[in-house]
Amino acid sequence: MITIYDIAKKANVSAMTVSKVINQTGRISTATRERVQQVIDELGYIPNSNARSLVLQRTQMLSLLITDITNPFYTTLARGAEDAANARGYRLLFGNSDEDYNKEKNYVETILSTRVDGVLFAPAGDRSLDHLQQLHERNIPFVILDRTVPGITSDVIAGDSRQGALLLIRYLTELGHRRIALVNGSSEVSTARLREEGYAEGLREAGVKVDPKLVLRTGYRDFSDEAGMEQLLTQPDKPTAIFAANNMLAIGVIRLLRKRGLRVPEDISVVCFDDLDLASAFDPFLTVAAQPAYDFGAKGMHMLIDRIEGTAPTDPQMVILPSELRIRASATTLIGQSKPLGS
Amino acid sequence: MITIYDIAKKANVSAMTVSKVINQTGRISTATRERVQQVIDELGYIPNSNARSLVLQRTQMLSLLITDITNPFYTTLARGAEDAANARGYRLLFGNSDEDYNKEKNYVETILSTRVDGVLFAPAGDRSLDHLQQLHERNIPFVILDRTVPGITSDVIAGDSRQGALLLIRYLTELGHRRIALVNGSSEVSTARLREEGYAEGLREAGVKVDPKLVLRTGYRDFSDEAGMEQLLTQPDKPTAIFAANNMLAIGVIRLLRKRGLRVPEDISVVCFDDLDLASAFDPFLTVAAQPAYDFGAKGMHMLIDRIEGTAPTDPQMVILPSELRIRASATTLIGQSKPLGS
DNA sequence: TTGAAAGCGCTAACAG
DNA sequence: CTGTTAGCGCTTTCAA
Repeated sequence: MITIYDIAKKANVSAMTVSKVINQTGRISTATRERVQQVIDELGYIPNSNARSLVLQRTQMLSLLITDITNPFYTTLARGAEDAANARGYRLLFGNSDEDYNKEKNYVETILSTRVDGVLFAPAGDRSLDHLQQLHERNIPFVILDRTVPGITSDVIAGDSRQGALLLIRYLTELGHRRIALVNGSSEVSTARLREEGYAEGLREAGVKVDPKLVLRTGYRDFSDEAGMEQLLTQPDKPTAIFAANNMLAIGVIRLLRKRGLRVPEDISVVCFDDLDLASAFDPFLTVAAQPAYDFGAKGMHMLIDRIEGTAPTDPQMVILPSELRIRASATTLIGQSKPLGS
Repeated sequence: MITIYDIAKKANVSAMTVSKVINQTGRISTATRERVQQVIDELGYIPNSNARSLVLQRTQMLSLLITDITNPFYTTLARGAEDAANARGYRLLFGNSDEDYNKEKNYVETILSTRVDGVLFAPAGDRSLDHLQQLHERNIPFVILDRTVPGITSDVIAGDSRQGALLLIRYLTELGHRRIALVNGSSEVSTARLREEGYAEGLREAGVKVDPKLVLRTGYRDFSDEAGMEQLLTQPDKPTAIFAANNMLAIGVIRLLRKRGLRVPEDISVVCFDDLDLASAFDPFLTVAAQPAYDFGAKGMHMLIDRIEGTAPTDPQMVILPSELRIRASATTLIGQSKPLGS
């Protein structure tokens, strides 16, 4: 391994001088600077960031923790975060918790033990509280992303889940739907609660009572609850539309509908939260409430770096980004549904 | 910051003893072990991995570098890699080069300066050679993923691009297509070259000569070359089918076709390499040569860890995974194409 | 403008 | 079974 001493020796200076050249601190004569720089280039020397961070207590490295690396919402967000980090001179490393508190815990340990400068943190759910408190206790700056966690006060950037859900339900009720099922994430996740609130409010506006039998609560990932869907679809007064609380749920829902021989939207309408970037790109099928995923990442990252660099306001900031209704083909009027389910 | 000395003092032992408890090395009486462990738990002590890696020259941390975090092939691969890493007791951090040599260079620097134990490396292209050589010089074990790089010998796990392309072209020629366009990635990328070989071979088998005017070479990401598509589609003897060399290109192609008012497959057939996991899940539309993305990650990670732990064969290993033709709706017979483009 | 000494938090080697 | 010493690669302080 090439160390700063190798460079120093070869350039006939002390290690300290080399350090000054690398970090552009202190005064150095142009002559020595150039000589040292040349040796550095020649040997391809790269400082050991472990040694450096040990003394500096800084790494110039940031972490982004997301909850589902296969979800396009998070990957687009990751791009935004990375672009912003690079623009401000930080390196970014990603972690993926897969909506799993245990994996999340491991990442928090990694973060804590590597002393990154800050974390953009999409919590798995309310039980992420412990993890966030740990970060707080160790003075690792963080910005919470996408989901809030009761009990913790910090910078937050999130979407307006309530409003997005409301837009979708309003749209469905305007199409004439009254029996609208909700396939939701876990109640332990703030966005799931808020989307359910928006759902309830949308129904209320239309004078429809929430029917608990039309609400299925599961996880935001890997939906394949056939029994649950069976129950939803085989009750006396069947739903004519389904609101899936995120894109991954929508995929599961549609898959299970297909499996039962039901067509979307001819037999039943489906809408969801979050867009499916790639799928929607060439096949604008799903009607969705889309969130500005890239901005989540970019703005969240700027908030984080502002916080780290001390340029943020003292008080915790909360930024809420709106969703946008994108009307496509997966939901239609009751009349458009050739064969109402209830018949 | 809580250090090993804080623990030592509180438990009335030396730092060395704490270290032994943490790392389960050396002999320690059960009594002291328990006492120390209790203090560790109580204070929530987490060792500083920078300090540790400085002396150990190991981090128990691995890197995965992918070239497009929004491409489902890579995100599914990432899951496989992560699962395998965790199963073997390593932590994994992700990097994303966005098919950009410059970003890739930054990640290599990060890798080099943080001294991770190894890297699963999907190169941006042939010019990644420098970066890989740097890793090699510094003795950072790596496995090359998905794409080979001329000039470097190492463990490799890749798909059979040639065979996959051949399957697709055979399928198209069996449907009766003769004028098949290729929208390919950059010639600087091994998979693009191999897919073009498979394309050429498929045409040869069918007695069709490759027409350079039907080949468009671009990048694997963000395809939106309207002028190129225009040229492809407006020549005298128009193509009746397009082979997109990866999923992202297929999306761009279909988008541009739509923009020109062309329907797929009614007006023109489209097939591509790599599946679109989410999109295909509920809308099995694109006919593709799918690669076992999860296995790429999982097997590649095992190769890497075997190499790190010295349990791999001395000689570099090369694993080639086959692709699988998934016939869906985006390509059809010429007769099925209601209005041949040439008419 | 340059360098010597000390120490960041940890562990290997050895001594007790 | 436990502790002392030294040093991993780097930078801060302060003296030259």
